[in-house]
Amino acid sequence: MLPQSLDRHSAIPLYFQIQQHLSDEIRSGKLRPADPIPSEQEIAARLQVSRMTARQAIKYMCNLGLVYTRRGKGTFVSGVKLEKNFRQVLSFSEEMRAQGNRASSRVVHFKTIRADSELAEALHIGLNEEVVSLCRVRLANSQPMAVEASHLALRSVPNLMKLFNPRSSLYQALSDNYGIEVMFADEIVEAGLARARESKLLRVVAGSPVLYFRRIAFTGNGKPIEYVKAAYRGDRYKLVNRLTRPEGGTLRHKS
Amino acid sequence: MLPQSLDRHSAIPLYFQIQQHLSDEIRSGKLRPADPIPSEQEIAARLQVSRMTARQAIKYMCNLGLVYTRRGKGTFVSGVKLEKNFRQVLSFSEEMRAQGNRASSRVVHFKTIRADSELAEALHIGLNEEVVSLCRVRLANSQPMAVEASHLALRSVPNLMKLFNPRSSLYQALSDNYGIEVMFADEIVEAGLARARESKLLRVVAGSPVLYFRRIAFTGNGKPIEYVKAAYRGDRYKLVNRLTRPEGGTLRHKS
DNA sequence: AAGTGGTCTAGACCACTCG
DNA sequence: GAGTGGTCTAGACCACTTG
Repeated sequence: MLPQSLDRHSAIPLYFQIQQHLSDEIRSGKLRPADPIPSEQEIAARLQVSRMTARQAIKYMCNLGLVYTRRGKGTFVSGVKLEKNFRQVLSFSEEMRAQGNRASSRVVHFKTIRADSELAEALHIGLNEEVVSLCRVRLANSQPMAVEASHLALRSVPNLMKLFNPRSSLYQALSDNYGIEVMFADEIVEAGLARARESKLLRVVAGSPVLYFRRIAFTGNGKPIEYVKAAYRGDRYKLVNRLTRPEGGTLRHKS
Repeated sequence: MLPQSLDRHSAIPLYFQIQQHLSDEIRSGKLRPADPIPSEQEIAARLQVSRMTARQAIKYMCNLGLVYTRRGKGTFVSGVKLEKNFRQVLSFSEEMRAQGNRASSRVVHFKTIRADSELAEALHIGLNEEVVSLCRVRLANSQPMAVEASHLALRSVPNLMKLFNPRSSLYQALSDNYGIEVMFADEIVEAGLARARESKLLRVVAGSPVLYFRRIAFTGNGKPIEYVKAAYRGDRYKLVNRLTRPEGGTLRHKS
């Protein structure tokens, strides 16, 4: 249930080693849903760490939704499959690979355009500013899944047109060439019917159901970096979301 | 920027008071996106708390996405509107109210049925077990928005048929009568075309775009309690999601 | 060099749950 | 009453960032 000992000279923090070990026990099925995990004090005593460190490991798994805690009772494995992709900022290829599909893309266009009001608002730039527009058909196992158009302010990524090979990973290029890391993204999803242009690219009949996405990706400091408009085939794509309860503070009752 | 002092005799934990104060400063606009918030040490010194307590307050806001931290630099306000509903487990009425709409419902049916294989799998019960089925049309400002059918294993909520007024809040009834609190939910969203029965209830023409939801709500211990199937009008409803980066452990570099 | 957040310690008191 | 998690303290050393 607990490791024999921790590597105190490793670059991996102690709380992370503890968390990894317990997570493995859960994923491997040795710890089953509703099973209690060792208490904070037991972890502290057995692994010779302070209780705060044991607590940090548990808090971490708690935030991941792997376990839940009950005051006075203990900490228990939550009966949830985490195999499923709860949606994170993943590139299309990362997402498909995670599901065991072979991802590929076909570039429809890669050019600079002028910002219309929608782009200007999304990217926080001025009207008519130059914007890099990359439109790709996304394929899984050679079947078209989606049409996706990424837009980035040229000002944020000067020379992207020359530095970037549109057949490679955009997020990788942002990281390598500009040190830009996408930290989170907000997206709006709507149901719609495939328009003529999309239906051709997706190889479906016009009027087929599609999921329309608009997504703004942000860097760590809250600056919008990428605006994506996409249409996903309704017959081949579904969203999987995890909804959680709003966090609330614990009240300490006065005596 | 920081409160004058904390209420040390309050039932509210110190870290929560600190977090509340800083959150208010952000929401009111006194702290603007990309502004630094006071450092952990400054909070600790000025408010006479230990650094770990200051840190806990910041960690809390960090988890909410209100701020982000940069090692060696500080903690900064993330430029994100949190007014938007990032999706939580909310009842339809809570969700509509949060958006300033008047929510109401029309009960289509409220009865017990036998579990088919889909229900049995979703609720972790046996085939043909008794299930409470509550189907409602959801209205916002008297306009139909969605058809929603909730299913609960009768075994989990004995007497629900008698205890519950289908025109009132289901989640409230679960909490009041059974002490059941929904802690999280997993949902699958797909795009589709309104079928005949749905199009009548939603007052749209058959074949209009809709968002199909299947949602399983769980109690804290990971037990599935409710299975919802719903169809939302594609022209009136959109999803807003916040996608985040997978959390990773920080590596401590060896010297 | 000074300041920041990341990790960690070894204690403490509390409220809650259960037998 | 014994065990649990929730909060809190007053220190410590470290790596990272910036001037």
